[in-house]
Amino acid sequence: MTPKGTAWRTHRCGELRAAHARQRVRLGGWVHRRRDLGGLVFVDLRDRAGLVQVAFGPGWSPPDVLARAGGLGSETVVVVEGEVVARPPDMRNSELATGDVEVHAAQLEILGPAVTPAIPVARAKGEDLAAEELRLKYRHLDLRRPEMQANLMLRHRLLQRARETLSDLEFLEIETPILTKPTPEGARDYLVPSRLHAGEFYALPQSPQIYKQLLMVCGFDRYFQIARCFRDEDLRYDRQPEFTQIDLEASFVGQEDVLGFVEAVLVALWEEAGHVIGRPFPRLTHREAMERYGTDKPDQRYDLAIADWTAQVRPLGVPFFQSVMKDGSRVRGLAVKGGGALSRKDVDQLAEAAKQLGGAGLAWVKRQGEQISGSVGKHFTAETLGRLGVGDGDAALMTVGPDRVTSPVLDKVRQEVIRRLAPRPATAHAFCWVVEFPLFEPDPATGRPVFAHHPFTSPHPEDVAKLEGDPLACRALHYDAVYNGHELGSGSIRITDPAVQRRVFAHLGLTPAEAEARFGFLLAALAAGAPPHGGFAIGFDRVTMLLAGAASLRDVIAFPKTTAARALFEGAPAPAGPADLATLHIEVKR
RNA sequence: GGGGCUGUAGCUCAGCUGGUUAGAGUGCCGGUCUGUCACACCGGAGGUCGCGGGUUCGAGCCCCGUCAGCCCCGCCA
Repeated sequence: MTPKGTAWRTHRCGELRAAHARQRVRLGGWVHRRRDLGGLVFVDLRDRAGLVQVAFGPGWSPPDVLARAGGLGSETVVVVEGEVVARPPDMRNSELATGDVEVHAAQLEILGPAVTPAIPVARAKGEDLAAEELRLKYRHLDLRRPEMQANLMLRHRLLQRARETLSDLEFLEIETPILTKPTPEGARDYLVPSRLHAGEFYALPQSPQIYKQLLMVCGFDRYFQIARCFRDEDLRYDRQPEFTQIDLEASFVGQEDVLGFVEAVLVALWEEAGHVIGRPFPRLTHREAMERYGTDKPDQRYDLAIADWTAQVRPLGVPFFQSVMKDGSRVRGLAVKGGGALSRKDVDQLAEAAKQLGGAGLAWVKRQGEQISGSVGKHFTAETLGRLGVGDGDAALMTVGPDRVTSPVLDKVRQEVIRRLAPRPATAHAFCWVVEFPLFEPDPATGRPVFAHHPFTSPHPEDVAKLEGDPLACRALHYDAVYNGHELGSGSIRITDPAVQRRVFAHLGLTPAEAEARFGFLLAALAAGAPPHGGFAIGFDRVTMLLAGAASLRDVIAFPKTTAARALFEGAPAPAGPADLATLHIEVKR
């Protein structure tokens, strides 16, 4: 018996190799597929390690075993005992890791008969997956599929690697409460009614933010947690109502220290998935990111960057630009190498996408030899285009307006151009840091400055003076990790001066009394001797999704919610009975 | 909260301009078969066309509403 052997089995199905030949083994697993040739029966037996072919034949299987093997239904759990046999060369199956051997079964026990599965586990080549609704409803079957098993096994390895990496860096894993206190700002909280205190509620944590800061004040120095977080907001393919963060915080650190810790973790995670990543990651400021890519999470696998062409274009007197050019408006665009390959239909669809984002539309010029065409082509010469970096066979895509409008438009156009032209990426793994985020952003409705991050983020020390007079120009010690256009996580250096923290709460519109009621415990802690500290949170589900090549978070979470935040398998949420509600002092309005 | 796509056999899908008895593959059931590996072959069962209403001589198909899943916008400090 190998170390993996148990009361029921000696090996896992998927681990058998030519070296096991002539060994007597017992295997437990699920009937993946059966091929009944009459006198011979083949069963592909599956467990988490993979598939192995079990052969039943008159030469080695008693008649009753052979007969029962012919009647095995899909997904039945069986234990077989028999000899591992090397297959003759012409009977090997190179598509199977175990394909050089098969097990000649002498015994067969049916341990878990199975009804016909509602959705297939064994899928024919080229057969589509069952509808996602059904995969979620019959999750016990969907998770048996080798692809899902591989995703969750990768997730396990990544978790262990994160723990190991942070432990080696002397981070302490400390758990924080799940039943916690509602927060006044940010995402909607999931609330849990209190039985003992009528009308009072716990909240599930949106993140362990305040607790980890308290742990720094307590002197734990370096903390991490694989933390479950909850936010009651609408969902996307990459957003679940409960999700997992690799949460960390450290004391006596500056921004450089935190970025170093996070790089160490990310490099280790990517290595675990088989990718070699260089350090340090390149940096760009939030301002640069918005200028060159129109987004705070640029996909830097591709060189294509946004340029400001206002000065070059102004003298040309192009009506499309002229009409919109006023204070604060700029002409910005993309010089697309090989953009001549974009069809008229492509360009029209790009322009349509631009309009849907509220842009003025998209002006375009194509250069093909001496031929210059496009919506504003007649205003451009080859020489002008050359100065914009638009060569033979290239195209220029431009828009005009205030940055607030043109940045998202050009971000979208850039992504679409990349998708359509599918240029070879400069690198497969483009990590970067986006630093110097603004502390405030204008409220889209009122224009008033509102906090761009949580209210514990420290202002940039050079900008503290602007806090009152020019808040929108005030930078924060806040940073994001970005990978191939995905935000992997964010962090900041925190406020440790209770006076500064009170001023920030005042900015949020909290009166001193309200600030005291909601965050008094934090203010008290900060006043009790707080070390400088900062931290980060990595979106672990998203990292796993990207490393697994999965299409959505749902494929790397064992039991996820639908986009309507329902759990189809177990049927949550569900109504509560009148007795439960009474105990919780709750009356439900319908 | 708003927009889009999808919903037909257990599963994946087709179903023309509204027209007779709604099809295919797979799975399932029965049968033949000793080297298959998506086994092959023969036969069979299997349908609330998501749900409700409407238009029409007639609705899987058109209209209205609704439910569910997915994607997007808002939202996610």
